[in-house]
Order: sequence, then structure tokens, then C-alpha cells
Amino acid sequence: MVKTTVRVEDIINDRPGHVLKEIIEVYTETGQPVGSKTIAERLPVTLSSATIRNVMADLEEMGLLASPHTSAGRIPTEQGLRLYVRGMVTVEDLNRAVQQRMQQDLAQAVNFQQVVNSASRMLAQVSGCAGLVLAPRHNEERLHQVEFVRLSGDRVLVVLVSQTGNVENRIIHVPPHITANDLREAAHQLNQVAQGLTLHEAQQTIFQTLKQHKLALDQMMDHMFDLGMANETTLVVGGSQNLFSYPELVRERLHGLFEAFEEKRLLIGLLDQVKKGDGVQIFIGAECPLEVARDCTMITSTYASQDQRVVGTVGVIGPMRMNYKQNIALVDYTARLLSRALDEAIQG
Amino acid sequence: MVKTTVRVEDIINDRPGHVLKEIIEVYTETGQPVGSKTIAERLPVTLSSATIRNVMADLEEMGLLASPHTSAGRIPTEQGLRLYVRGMVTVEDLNRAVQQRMQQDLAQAVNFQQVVNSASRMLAQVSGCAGLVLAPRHNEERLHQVEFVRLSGDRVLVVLVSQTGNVENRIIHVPPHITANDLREAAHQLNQVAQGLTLHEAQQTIFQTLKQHKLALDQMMDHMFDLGMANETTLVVGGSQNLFSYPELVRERLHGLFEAFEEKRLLIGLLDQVKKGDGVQIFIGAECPLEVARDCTMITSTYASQDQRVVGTVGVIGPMRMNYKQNIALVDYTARLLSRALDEAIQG
DNA sequence: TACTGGCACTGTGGGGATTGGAGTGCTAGT
DNA sequence: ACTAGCACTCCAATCCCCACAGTGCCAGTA
Repeated sequence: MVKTTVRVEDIINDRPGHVLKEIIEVYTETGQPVGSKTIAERLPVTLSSATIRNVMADLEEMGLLASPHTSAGRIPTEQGLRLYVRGMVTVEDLNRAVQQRMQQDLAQAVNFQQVVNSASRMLAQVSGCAGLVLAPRHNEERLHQVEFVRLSGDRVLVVLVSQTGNVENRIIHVPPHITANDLREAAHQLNQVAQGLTLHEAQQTIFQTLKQHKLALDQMMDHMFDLGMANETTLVVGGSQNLFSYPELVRERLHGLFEAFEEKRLLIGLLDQVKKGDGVQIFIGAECPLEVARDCTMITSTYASQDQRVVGTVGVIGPMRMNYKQNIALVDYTARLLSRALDEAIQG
Repeated sequence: MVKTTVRVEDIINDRPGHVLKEIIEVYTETGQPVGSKTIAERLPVTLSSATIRNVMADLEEMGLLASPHTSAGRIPTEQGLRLYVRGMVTVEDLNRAVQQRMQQDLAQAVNFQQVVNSASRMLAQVSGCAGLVLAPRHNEERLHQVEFVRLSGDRVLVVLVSQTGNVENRIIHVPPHITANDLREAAHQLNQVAQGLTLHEAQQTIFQTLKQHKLALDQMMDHMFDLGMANETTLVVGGSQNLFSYPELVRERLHGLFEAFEEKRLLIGLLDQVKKGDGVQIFIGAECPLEVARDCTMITSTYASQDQRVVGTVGVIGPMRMNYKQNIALVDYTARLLSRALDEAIQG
């Protein structure tokens, strides 16, 4: 009832807004409830603490602030934080030095997997939170080349090289009467037709081609399906131990979070959904799509190649009182770096 | 001075030994100091608590027990624990049901990497500690096959297939004048000579062969060195969040441990050393070769293929008050399972 | 009307003091 | 060689008390 759109705009640009902003910024630094006196001292205009108290009482009534108990200061509610990140946080450019360090670090990487690792590490280091990077899903990646390598007996190694330079190996079984020549020709033909297709698309084509060459057919068919369906997204979690610095998380949540990090499937599914959004997304507290992160904040963004064919997710996860100013810029910047690195990987 | 070998043997088989053993077993269950009354009740012979107190005082003097303060019970010292695991722990067979579950779980795995993952998960689950499995080092693995796949431009993908079925990809650069035919022939010849050699050994041979075929030489040489030197051991840590259940670790150590888990290099080097030992090895407290695990216990063993050519390490890491009885059996059993799985992988 | 100074009020957290309990060491006795 | 008994010690829980930080409210002022 209280928070209509009009009202919210009012708050943001008015004194209450400035007070809320100030409270949040002090709170995210200290982690302690903030008192009226502190705010009175920090605001550009000179006002008495009593005045601030009145404003704070209003903000509390609106559900943007809360007091742990009578004689503590105020802490922002989730709603207050949401309002803050939606309209009043001034995202500053990422520190030059940090930018340089990230670029240098990423430049060292020789393949895209290393880029991903490096990015995750940097995210964690700069933000003091856990860093997450979801590597591109293979079945969204485009095929660059296919080769068959005959192993002993009926086993054939299928080598799939993607446009980003990732190499994937799968072993399939073929009838013994298939010769090395058959395989070579099949590969040759495949490379003509399957280049630039996604794994999923290529699956159809490969199946056709193999049929023409009378390879396998029966047993092979199953394997080919697996090949298309395999969904080997990799998630890199870096600096999760950073979260130990936040007592409010250590108390109870951390256990569950580490479980989630280890059991990456959940997190992958989650980050996969996030892709649909555009630009930087922020999930505060209950908004957080991950059960165990109900009192955490997650900041995510997506990165993509120029043609939008290859996409991934990047983000940080930490306490609700994280440094939004910096981390929003950080996640955004990292996503851009990864996009660029992706394009270079595809071309190179 | 106090602990000569003779004396130790005496202790083990005498009443002091039984008391020590009982104290340790109660302590590992409860995590609390153990009083004389508790022990008097649990010992098979009926003795008064006063008698036990005398024995306990002796044990304390020998440095096998310690009292946190006057009116608490006793806890075993590291030395006491060492004596216990060296001579008096009765390692029982691993629970049948657990054995079955592990076998079933491992049978599901389709390649050795999955076996390793599964084993690490099971270790953690059964022990309540963190489970560690070090996958075989590639440069100790024997080469089964080499193939070259030409990518765009001057890039050539080297596909190395090991006897355990592991596939490793490396990209090298060759001069443009090398034809697909050159590569094919080189591969053919390589497969004749390099089979069964370790990567390191093969490095020499490959270099020779390529020379004969006038491939690369200049640029390629560097890459070939990398190829042999690359030391891509993988370590799988499972259930590290189990350690949250032990307050004595959560206090301070956990942070460092998680750092070590994430920064796996250290742990890999460590586990690599452990290989030299035979059978189950137990490191208690200060013995622990890992700095941050100075008040943890580590139980490790090694697994190997029948011909001893491929080896790896497996273990658990947890609080000093872990369930030694069970975990020794568990680590031992897991190592055996992995050895068997390794042989099957090599043959299959 | 908008702000402020002042004041009474309140919950917290820290520092003793108190107390019950668990466990010990010692000694005298069986 | 063992035990019963007793005095002793230390911890952990509880309570009390107090200082502190911050609030809400009210009356006063520009």
C-alpha cells in the first residue's frame, strides 16, 4: 500500500533518499546498525540528529529500514537495498589499477578455459565475495571441426573442436569392418557440412552422413544421441573462502553455500536461467533464486560473442551488505572483458 | 626419555593401554574430555574410578593424555593418538552395506574420471570428513596412441590417448608447408614407437620422429617440451563442507583449509609425496605435511594398476578426533576399489 | 512550518560475583 | 592392589548492575 511508484520516485530524489543512501553506504562498510548522529555528520547539509531521526522513522514505516532493537541504529531492509540499487546507487567506474590488473591477468591465458578461471579468481579477489563464471555451454557452441581417431578394437575417438577452441572428446563404438579410410572420408565430408552448426544441429547432420557411409548405424545411433544431449557446462567458483570474513554468513548459511558450490548442478541451472536477463542483474535476499542464498546478494551479468551465438554468465555472490557500488561495476566490466576474450578466441 | 620402545609395548597390552584406548574411542565420539567414571563403567573389568584416575595420571605423565584444566576429564594428546593408531586400534571391516553402496556407485561410472569423482564423494559421505582423490598423473601414464588433427592455419591438435583411456589435447603450431599427409605419416610412425612409453619418455621419441619428417623443428621444439613437462594432475576434493560440523575446526582452521582446497597445487604436491609410502598412512596433527592442517588428521593410501605403472593417492582429511577405526578401513577399501577400477579401465 | 535541544526511556553488552557440578588428587583404610 | 571418601579446583551458567548508544517525543524557536 505504502510504496506506489510515484512515492518511490519522491523518496529517491528527496531528503529521505539521501538519508537512506547514506545509511546503506555506511552499513555496507561497517556491517553495524547506523545511528542518526553518524548520518547527520556525513550529510552535506547540516541537520541535527533529531531531524534525521524523524526521517529515519518515516523510512522505517515505509519498510526500507529496520531496527534490530530500540537503542541500536537502523539497518536497511531488503526492500531498502532494492530501492538503492534500482535508483540511487552511483556506479563509479572500476578502479583503473584493477582494470589493468584484470586485463593483464586475462592476457596470460592461452585458452578460454584459463580465461574463465582467471576471471573467477579476479572477481573473488576484488569483490571479497565468491566469484562465479559459467563457461559457455558446449551445445550452444558452434562446431569448427570433427575428427575421428581409431583406437584399439571397435572404439573410435570423436574429437570435436569448437569455434572457441574447446576440444571435446567422446568415445563411440563402431563395427569392426569400418576401415580407417571410411573414417577419414566421413570426417572429411562432415567438416564440409557441419561447420558452424551447434552440436545439437550437427547431431542430425552427422547421423545422416554416417548413414551414407554405412558406418555403425545400430550401436552408433545411441552414442550419437548422447553426443548431442551431453550438456557439459562447467562452472568455476573462485574465492569462496572469502565468505568466511562475514560473521553473519558464517553463523549458519555458509555450510549450505559450500554445499551448493560443490554440488554445482544447482548453481549451473540457476545461472543458466539468469542468462535470459539483459545487462547486470541484482538479486537481493529473498529474490535470490538459490534456496541457500536467501540472505545473500547475487550480482550477475552475461557475456556473449558478437554474433550472440556463444553466451555465458558471470557474477559474484556475497552478503547483502556487499559493496554494491564497486561490485556492479566489477561484474559489468568482467562481462565485457569476457565477451572480448570470447571474440578473440573465436577468431584466433 | 619416557617413551622407549619396550615401554610402549608394555603400555599397549596392559591396563594403561586399555584405558588409553577407551578414552580415545569415547573422545572421538563425543569430542569432550573423558572422565575417570565414564571409563570405569565402560571397561570390561570392574574397577573403581579412583583406580582409573591413577592410571590416567600415569598416562598423562607419559605425555599420552592431557587435561584442559583441573576438573575436566582427559583428552588424548597427538602422541597418544599416534600410539593408538600404531598399535591398538582394531580396524574392523568396512560395513557391508557401505561396501555395496560404494561398489554400485563406482560401477555406474563410465570413465576413470567419473570413478575418481564418485570415490571422493563416497569417502566424504562415509567418513564425515573431506575426501581427497588424486587422479593418476598423466606423465606417469603410458601412452596408447597419438594422433594429429589439423586445425585452421598452422595449428595442429595433438590428441594423446593413454592406456587408462584418458584423452589429452594439446595445440601446437607447425609451419604451413606441412601437409595433412605428413602429419598422418608422422602419427603412424609415432604409434609404432611410442606406445607404452610415458609421456616423458615419448617426448624424446616424438621429437626424433618429427625431425625425420622435417616437421616444424624450430617452433615446434618448444611446444614439445611443454608437452612432456605438463603435469596436469587433477585432484578431486569432496564433501569439504562436512568439516563445518567440527566446532574446533570452524573456529580458525577452516578458512585456511578451504583456501588449500581451492588452491589445489599445494595439496597435489603433498599427496604426491605421500605416494612413496606403502599401504595406509596416518598423519596426526603436527605430522601432517600440510601447514594449515596442523591440527587435523590425514589418512591416505595409494592405489595402483597391477603393473604398478599408474598410481594415485586417496585419503580423507578431518579433525584429529575422527573415527579412526572406520576411516582406516574406508581409505584402505577405497584404494583397493580404485586399483581394481584402474585395471578394468586399462584393459577395457 | 521546519527544525532543534533536551530529556526520559530502553535494550545491549560487558564486567564482576555467585553457585552448582564435574572431575581430580590424595590419603587412610580394607 | 584397590577403593571410599573428602577436600579442592576450575568451568560454565546465571544473575545483577551499570554504562552506553541510540531512540521517541515534546516543547521551544526562527
